[in-house]
Amino acid sequence: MTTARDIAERLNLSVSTVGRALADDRRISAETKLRVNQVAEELGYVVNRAARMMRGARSPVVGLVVPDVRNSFYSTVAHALTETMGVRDHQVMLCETGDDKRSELRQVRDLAAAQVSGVVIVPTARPLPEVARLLQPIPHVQLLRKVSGLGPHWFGIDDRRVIEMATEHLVELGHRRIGYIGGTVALPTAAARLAGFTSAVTAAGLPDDQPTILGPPSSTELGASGLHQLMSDPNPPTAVVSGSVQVTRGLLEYAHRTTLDVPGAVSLVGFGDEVGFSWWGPGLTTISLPMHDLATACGAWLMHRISTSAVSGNDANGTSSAAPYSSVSPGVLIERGSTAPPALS
Amino acid sequence: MTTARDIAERLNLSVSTVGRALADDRRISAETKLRVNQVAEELGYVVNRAARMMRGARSPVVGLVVPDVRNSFYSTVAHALTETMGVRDHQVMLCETGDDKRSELRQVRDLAAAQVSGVVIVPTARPLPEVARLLQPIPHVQLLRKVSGLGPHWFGIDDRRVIEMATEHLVELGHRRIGYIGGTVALPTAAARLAGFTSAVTAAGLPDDQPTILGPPSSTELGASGLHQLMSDPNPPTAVVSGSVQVTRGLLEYAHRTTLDVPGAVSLVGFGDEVGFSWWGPGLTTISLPMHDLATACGAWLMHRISTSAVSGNDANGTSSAAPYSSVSPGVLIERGSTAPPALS
DNA sequence: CTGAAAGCGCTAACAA
DNA sequence: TTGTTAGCGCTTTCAG
Repeated sequence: MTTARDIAERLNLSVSTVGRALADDRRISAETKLRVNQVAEELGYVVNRAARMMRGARSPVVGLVVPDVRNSFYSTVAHALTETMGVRDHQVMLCETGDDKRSELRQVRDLAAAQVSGVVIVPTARPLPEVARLLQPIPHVQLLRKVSGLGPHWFGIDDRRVIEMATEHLVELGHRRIGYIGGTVALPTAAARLAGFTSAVTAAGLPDDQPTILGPPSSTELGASGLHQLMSDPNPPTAVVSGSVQVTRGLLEYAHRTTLDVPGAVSLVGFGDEVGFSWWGPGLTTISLPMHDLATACGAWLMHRISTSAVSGNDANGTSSAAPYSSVSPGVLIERGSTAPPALS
Repeated sequence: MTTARDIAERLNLSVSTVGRALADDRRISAETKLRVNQVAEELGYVVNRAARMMRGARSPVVGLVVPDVRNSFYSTVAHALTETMGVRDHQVMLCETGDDKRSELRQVRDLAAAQVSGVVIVPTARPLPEVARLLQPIPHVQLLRKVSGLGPHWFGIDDRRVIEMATEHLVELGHRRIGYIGGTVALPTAAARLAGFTSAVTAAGLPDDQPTILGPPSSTELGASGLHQLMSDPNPPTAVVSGSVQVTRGLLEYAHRTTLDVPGAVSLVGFGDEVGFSWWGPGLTTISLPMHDLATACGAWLMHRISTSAVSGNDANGTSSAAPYSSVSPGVLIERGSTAPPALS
């Protein structure tokens, strides 16, 4: 690797002159700048970021911590974030937790060691305390999921309202027995979604023994087995609401495989609007979420926070902070063919 | 940020002792190690990677350069790579080019500045020469696409064979007029796929005026407009082969929107096996590709190369290299309902 | 078993 | 306009 020193020696200059020329410092003559840049080009000089950081420069990288980037929610987020960071000359370090808290700790520790200047994290249900300690001095924001202990900043969707909308839609169609399949309440988002379901059921004056099936949120297995279980019930629901993308996928696979009559035998409302949901069977009625915009806003906010916190420093009690900020994005119900009034019994 | 010096002062030790204790050097007494680790824990010490790199340590990060991580091929790759790197305590820097060569240069430059120890790249059709110069001293592999100038190492699929298989399948069903929609030949992969199509057509003794439509490879638009164009032809094909995932998506959307009779009016063979392809209409006959395995193998090879190149250094002519390595993975044809013998005319 | 000192590449304060 | 010097945090000789 060629260094500034190499350039300096080639031109009989001092390293600092070279450094300044490269930084386009006004004190350096135009001619010197030209020669320096020429030689730099010629030798293929690239600044050493590590050295620059040793001098106190902020790292131009932010960490993105997600459960699994294959999940299209998170790949959309990854895209939007790299995009947002790119225009600000920043890079994104991609970290996957697999929803495992030990792995999450490893990732965050590595990000801390890399001195990243910010972190966007979709946390596990209950992050280890050390994660909070590591993150504390780094500007960070939670995305989608929000757990206590990881700082007050959060960008997410209105989980509760979104499932409420889905359920209300079914109620309006005349359904009185509605199933819900979603994640266990360990995750705050899953809890909010279930609450939305319950709330809509109660508001509609329906019996409160509506069948709900909760399980590991990010497995398509739950969707398939859940739907199977619901439909095998002596008193099966006439409609089912899905509480996660993966569950929705499982639902669709199962219904397709068993050639379940949708919406004849049962109406289905999905979660998220993935490619293919529109062409599934009669078209899937589903909740569409503005993931790209959400992540973009989140990235922009983080960048803003990074630049301001660099100037103003930390507050009185020593913890770097800012006014707690949360942003809640709404979802939209897309009506397609998978929902209809219940069959007459 | 607490440094090793902070720990040293707290314990009235020298920085070097602390450093050694942290590195579990055998010359340090067990008791000192214990005390050091205790204080380190207490102060939340995290090593400064920049400082370590200044001392010559290799960076534990590899760059991944892809056109767009929302494309499920690439998100699968991103996942497999972070996974592979994770077990070796490495991290992945995610870079998107949007298939733009200027952006590609920016990304690679940033990776070089970060002193990443390796790069996996899905290059643009014709990378700028400087990209090659920057990459030259860094162990790197091309993935999927292979262009000349970026080093001889490549992990990809047998693009030619894969489309050949798709076409042969249609020939066997009795089709004699087959359309192909794929990327322009600027991309070597796209050229190979088209060659596979032509080769199968020729081998089957079909007329060589089979309709082919080429365009920007990563737009669903091409799939939709291409299929429309083919079906509007006075002499339309009885089957269509798709040459990319995005084209396939476009095909499916168009066929669904226009309620095209598949396979009655036309048989369809897709590219890639995305979620949802199985439940599209009668089920999509398609080429399934082992992206996860491919990326895993690619990552493992790169790691191996990184560790060996660190030891053996560069070869005689100063360019770091290794025996040119390429790995070609095969695809598998998944037969579902979207292909059938042509209707009798 | 532990300490002192040098140096990685860069930038910024201080000199000239 | 350019040069000299110091120092960021760590590892690694070389001395005790």
